Amino acid sequence: MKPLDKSFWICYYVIVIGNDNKNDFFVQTRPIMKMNKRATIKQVAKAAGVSTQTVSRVINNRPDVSSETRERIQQVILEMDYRPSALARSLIQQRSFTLGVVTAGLKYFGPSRTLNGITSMAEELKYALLLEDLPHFDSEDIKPLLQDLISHHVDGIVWAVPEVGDNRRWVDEILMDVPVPVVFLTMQARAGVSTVSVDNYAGGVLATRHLLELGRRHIGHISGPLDWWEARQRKQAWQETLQKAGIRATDNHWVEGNWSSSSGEIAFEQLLQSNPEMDAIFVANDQMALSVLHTACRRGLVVPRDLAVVGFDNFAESAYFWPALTTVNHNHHELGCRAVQEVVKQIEAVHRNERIESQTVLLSTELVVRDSSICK
Amino acid sequence: MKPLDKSFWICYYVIVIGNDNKNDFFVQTRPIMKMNKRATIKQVAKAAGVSTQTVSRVINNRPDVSSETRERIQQVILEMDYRPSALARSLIQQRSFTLGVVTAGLKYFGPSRTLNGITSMAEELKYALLLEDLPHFDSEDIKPLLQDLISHHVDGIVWAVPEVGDNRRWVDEILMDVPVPVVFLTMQARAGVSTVSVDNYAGGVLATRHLLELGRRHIGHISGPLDWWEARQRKQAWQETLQKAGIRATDNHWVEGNWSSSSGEIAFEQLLQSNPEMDAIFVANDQMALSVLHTACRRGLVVPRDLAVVGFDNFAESAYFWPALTTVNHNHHELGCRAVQEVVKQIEAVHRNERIESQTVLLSTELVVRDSSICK
DNA sequence: CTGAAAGCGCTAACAC
DNA sequence: GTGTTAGCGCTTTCAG
Repeated sequence: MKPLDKSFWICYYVIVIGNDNKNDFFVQTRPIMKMNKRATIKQVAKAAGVSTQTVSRVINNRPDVSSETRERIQQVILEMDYRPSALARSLIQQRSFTLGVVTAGLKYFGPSRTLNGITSMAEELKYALLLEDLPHFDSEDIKPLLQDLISHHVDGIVWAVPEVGDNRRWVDEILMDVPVPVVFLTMQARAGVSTVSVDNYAGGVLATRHLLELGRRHIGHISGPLDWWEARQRKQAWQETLQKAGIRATDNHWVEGNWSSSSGEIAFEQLLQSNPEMDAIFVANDQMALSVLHTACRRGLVVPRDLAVVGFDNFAESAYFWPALTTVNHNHHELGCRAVQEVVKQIEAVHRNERIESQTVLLSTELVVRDSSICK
Repeated sequence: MKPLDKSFWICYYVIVIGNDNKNDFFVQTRPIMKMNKRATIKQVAKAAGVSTQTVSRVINNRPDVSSETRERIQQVILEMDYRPSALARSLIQQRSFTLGVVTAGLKYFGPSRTLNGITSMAEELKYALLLEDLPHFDSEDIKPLLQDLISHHVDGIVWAVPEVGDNRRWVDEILMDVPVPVVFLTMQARAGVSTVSVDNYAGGVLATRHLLELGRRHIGHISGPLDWWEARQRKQAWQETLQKAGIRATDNHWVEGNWSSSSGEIAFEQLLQSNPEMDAIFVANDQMALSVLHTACRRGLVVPRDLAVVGFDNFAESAYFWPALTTVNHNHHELGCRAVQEVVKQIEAVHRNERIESQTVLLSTELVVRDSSICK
């Protein structure tokens, strides 16, 4: 038997379909063929009867090819379904048009929306994305990860991991060894580092002021875990806004949660004990606010009459909580977009041998007033 | 002035910090230096006084190097912070250890959890991930996208876009031209195609049977958009389960939503009109179920006494709806993991010149009973 | 055990 | 306009 043409491989497919709750299944095989090889520039050149250089010129839209040759080559390219190898190009051009993206907690609402912003802007700017998702926010040794990205020749890095604990400790030591621009999301501004963050402090002020303006004077707070920079910002805004209004915010008036609905429930119960006069509460995210609404309802408290509730994040379902949740809106998508824009700007600058300037961007927030704070 | 050493570039960083709601900002500049170049195998070889091949042997843990030479080279590698170029390796080895991942609707709950599963399994199996996110579920021309992935030499592709409309129309025409294994998520089984999906039909049966067992006889349904395969499966399960129980499910008994909470509200209002006897409802996802709870509450209906509600997806907040939502749980994370395992299995097989077999995997679901269906 | 030569797919720099 | 040469960073083959 003649050996198979190496450019094809034959596959036999087996289908196994389980029926629900039974062990029945049926099997079906069918051979199908797959082309095994991408076309190379050499093959195209040979087929068109020119040198690889000329093909390269056509691919890159260089002017110095006769229109006759160009057309012939383009024809061949179409026929052979040829696409130049991005890898080989990256090697020779010392530019990959690829961004490394490092995320954490992709399963949560915020990070994935941010990633969505990153993908859309990267697509727009024609950059490919190499994705790494950290298993924990407070990651151990990030050096191997950085080296991995660099070994893939990424042109820049978007560090889309929020600042938690001292998970930025490596920045000062290692960042200067990273040979490409890096932009950080959601972290405290630092000299010499580009960051893009939401203005959590301003958002916290909006929320707290809103409750003050409604005449509430016993305003509690459920914070996020305080090793999160964002949680500290929101809490600080609550505290300082109350102080400016001449109201003391003591330790009886707030409890630390961990962002989850279940932690919100526990925190709220605690707060009801320590601060029975409480007539309003600013909760550091909508998930926890949801369980506050839930628990209040169960306890016979009427929101907002007995307790006004304001959340943070404005996640898609908040408008359908019962009652609909007043919350602070901010734009995760925009966050990702801006980060990509910034890192690409720096890449371009480096490429033109210009010096680059780091920028700290703070995105604004807005209050979305719904039924959980205003009595109808 | 002496020209700068080409292996360094100097950057001046400018920090701009906006104060909330004021136009104040301050600027700070500081020059910092970044190393410009990754070390190459050549430089390592030179520094260690050996040839590049010997370094290569050390990198790849080949046995045939004297332990003396090996140690010296490893020392140099550490000092120079050298990592081999994944690009160059991919080129020569004709293997990139990179998977192309195509998603859609990353901003939604399900797809991002699935991506999380993909990242964690890819990490475990030491594959890098090239991410593309489609702006729409029902995508126009996917050929350029596939070509783009192939031009990046991905070893396999995970198509994590749910089957919507005829967005699988290209499969029969184009798939055999794709020179690497492809695994599809969330789609109807087809001959010759590997798929991994959740058993939506079985889940729908669980939900409907549960309501029947509670003695409900007027069970409505709010479906997802019926151009979605998943939505059709869930609806069909509802319909057929009722029929098997001797109950007719006519067009008065269901309305089509679009997965969003707002569509769920509208659909529910409609259903209340067309089917006033309704004493239970199976809603095709938790978001829409949320607005059903919300609307029922507003209308003075008591859940579950007047209306038992079952959702689908078990998203993290469902336990904190009011009342807590009974729903069908399935594992988005697992979905991503299985897809990566499957595609890597096929890649390995191709690499060993074995024939590969396609498999249809259906992940099971389970009912999570909470307060929205069972009267206490 | 180690090194020299060739080449993965492509493009920059130069020739003609 | 077009082809030739060299080389991006690495590994494979083969010679010593």
